[in-house]
Amino acid sequence: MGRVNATEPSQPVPLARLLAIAYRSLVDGLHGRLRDQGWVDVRPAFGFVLLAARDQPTTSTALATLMGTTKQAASKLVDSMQDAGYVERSANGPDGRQRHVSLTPRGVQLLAAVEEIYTELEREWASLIGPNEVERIRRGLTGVLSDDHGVLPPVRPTW
Amino acid sequence: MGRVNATEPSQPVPLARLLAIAYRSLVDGLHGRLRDQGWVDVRPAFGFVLLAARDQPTTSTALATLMGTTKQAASKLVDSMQDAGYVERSANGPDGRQRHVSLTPRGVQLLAAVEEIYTELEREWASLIGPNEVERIRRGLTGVLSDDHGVLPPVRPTW
DNA sequence: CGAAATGGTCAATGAGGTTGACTAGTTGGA
DNA sequence: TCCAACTAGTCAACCTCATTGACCATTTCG
Repeated sequence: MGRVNATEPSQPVPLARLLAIAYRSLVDGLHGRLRDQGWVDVRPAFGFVLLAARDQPTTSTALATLMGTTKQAASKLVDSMQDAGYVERSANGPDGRQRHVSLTPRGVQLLAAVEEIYTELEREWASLIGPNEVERIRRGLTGVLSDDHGVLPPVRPTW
Repeated sequence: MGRVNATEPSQPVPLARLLAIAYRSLVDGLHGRLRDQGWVDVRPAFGFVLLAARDQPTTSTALATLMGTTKQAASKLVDSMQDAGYVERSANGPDGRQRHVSLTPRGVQLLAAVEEIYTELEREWASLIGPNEVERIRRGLTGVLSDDHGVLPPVRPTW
């Protein structure tokens, strides 16, 4: 995937490499700062659940679909987050088979912390390359990733 | 991490989300096309080893450092690639403790296929949002990720 | 009404990582 | 020159987090 040293202009750095480093940089930054704030048991996968349950309860099956894993894996993830106090399984939904997964107050706090830290990290990027460049990257990636209706696909974990 | 639906302009889509989707899109595209070409036992981690051993032999310890894993994990990865026929462990290097890891002809072929597919995928992106936008993304990300000497950090796997 | 499908969980299993220990070789200070 | 400390690499055991196939309860739909 191309040269390590970006000053060697013979071949551009492949996007896959840049995207991997960039994503990893943001996620490492996120988790470093979460730890600094005292959030010590947060797995990367928790972010997906927090977002999915942000506005209304979600379910194991919905999480499995969102994350591209098995229902069992999603259920175990919810178990871990319930044990850590970020979500709770509540009464059944309209479908008697469903078990709703909702954020606890602590889960809402974690979600807020995650979103705030990402905003900080983006500001730092903007201070390095300029806010116009950051917005350009955002628009460019959104343009290439959205479907014909302008909807982004669900993000599947990459760990 | 922001709204799924990009048409809701109240809040920009977070870069972490876009980067995750973008990276995943490229890696899935890569592995899909590798499978189409008959490469059926390629793990994402193989790409790191292929690149590391591209121009000269590498070692388990170098791979561990590059990938941010333990020496044992790197050694196991090399074992897997050796079993699959992509690398071979050769005679000791200048340090008698070192075991060199070199690409086999099949490994060289795989590396060539990987680089060609990434080039194709980038061309497709360029046809969606324009080559200038692709280069802008490349420059922007390189700018934000390089250190003061213009050198990118090693990419640590994100799976 | 009931077969088929679905939501969710159970237990077992597997992939791929880490840990601590170990051997063989290298380094560098006394 | 010697040898303690360090390093390269591997071993075996273990852990995390996923998948698989089975199962139960509920819903769907012909």
